[in-house]
Amino acid sequence: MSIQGIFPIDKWSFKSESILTDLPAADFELLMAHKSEHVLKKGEILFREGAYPAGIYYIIEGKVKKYKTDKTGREQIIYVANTGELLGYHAILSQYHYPDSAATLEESTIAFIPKEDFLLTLQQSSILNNRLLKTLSHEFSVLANSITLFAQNSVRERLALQLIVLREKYKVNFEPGMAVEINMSRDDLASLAGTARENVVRVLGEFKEAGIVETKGRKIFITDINKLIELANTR
Amino acid sequence: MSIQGIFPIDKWSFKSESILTDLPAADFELLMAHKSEHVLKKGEILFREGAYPAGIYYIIEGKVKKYKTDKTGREQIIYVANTGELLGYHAILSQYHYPDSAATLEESTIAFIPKEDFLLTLQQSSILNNRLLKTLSHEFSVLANSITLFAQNSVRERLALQLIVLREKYKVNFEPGMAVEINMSRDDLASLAGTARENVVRVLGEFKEAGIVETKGRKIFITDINKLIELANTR
DNA sequence: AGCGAAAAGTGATTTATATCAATTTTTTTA
DNA sequence: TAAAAAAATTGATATAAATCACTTTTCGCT
Repeated sequence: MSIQGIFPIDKWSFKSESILTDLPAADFELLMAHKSEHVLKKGEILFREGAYPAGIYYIIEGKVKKYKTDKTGREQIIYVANTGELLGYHAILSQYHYPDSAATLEESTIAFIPKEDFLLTLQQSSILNNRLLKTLSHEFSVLANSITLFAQNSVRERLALQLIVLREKYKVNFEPGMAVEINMSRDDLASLAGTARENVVRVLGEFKEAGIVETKGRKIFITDINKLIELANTR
Repeated sequence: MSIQGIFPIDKWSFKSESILTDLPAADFELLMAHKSEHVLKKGEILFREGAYPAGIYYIIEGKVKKYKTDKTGREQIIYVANTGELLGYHAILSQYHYPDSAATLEESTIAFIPKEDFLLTLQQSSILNNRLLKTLSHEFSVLANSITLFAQNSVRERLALQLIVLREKYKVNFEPGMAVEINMSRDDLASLAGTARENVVRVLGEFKEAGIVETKGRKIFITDINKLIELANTR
């Protein structure tokens, strides 16, 4: 069951369960045979749009933004990936370059898995194969929802929705009724909502006024998730 | 090579080659074993968002819009599929309902393939399997591009881009220098560009003024593709 | 702890686009 | 082929959001 039992959070998030959860031990070991682990500081880049892939990445712990940069340098965040998610497989599977860039949003522990091991495991493991088909198909629906969101909803609605989604990702040791702390720069929030930083600040101001969020420096505390769901207003 | 040798049309289109092109005969026959063919009139619905899938669809001939409808009834077209493309597999692979609706944009001949045959062929055919992984990964990059388009580009740029993409889809017996005829309602064009019908008419007016398009009733003739590419201005 | 840089926030203004209310043209069908 | 219906177009107006210029606050660092 999703937030308050009513909001369909999986419409907006790739991850229902990790692709690798409960993968048969043999498959898992094959995949991880030559992995390397790295601790990346906040803001470090895993891969860049347009580059050719050498492997895939597994988020052992942390958060990573997937984004595109336009000709003027403006960033558009496509998705925020969390602990347990796999990154960079689209480029390998499409036999093309990375469609987007990826950078850490906080200090993160990342495993790098060489392309060869990924492709070999994919050949061996029909479970991994099927999970990928399922995940990619689900991703389609998430991105289709995002397109509709950007094409048809106001900045206020978009920001409200992204805060709802982020809240799930920033939950730790959550108790019902507890405020969730979202620690993300206004710039990233703007890029996620497809607007300018100033507008994020202003809308966030409205939300404070309405008793929906509190802020302390850059940190945002979601105090009234239900009002936020009302505002997001996306079916 | 893409338009004028420079515009990366595959950034905006799922189809490079059909998933089914040159599929080994045995696999193809297994897949098509119980297919049924149907001629659908313009505007007929293949499937509806939220419904559970009974099979997949193959466009033998024609054009189909994939779209989502919001709570107010407003349509957002996600993608225009053309002859040779497969539809409806996301729902089956994600083991969930259809993420979008599909309706014909013109009279079309559609083959319906039962779910069981699709899944069986998928099990048997590693080629089909790999093609689907590749196609889905490519779709990811196309949708990510769309998100950026809607989040960061003006109505003029979005419409210019969609016209470029549509031009490829509406090409028949094309000779260099020839104007391509796009036959689509202003409402659908608006839904594709994420704006209101009136704005499409106005921007189209500008394009006519600039000698980029001509119109005759609802039909649009693209006469200067290069200017359109300049206007679309998307890297 | 205090300095400097980076990030957040504010206010004023401009601009793009949505919306409303008609009219005209095109297409359909009786 | 005329009438009716649907679609396209036009103009006026309202509104949301982008942009600019600037101030204040926060945070990382030596």
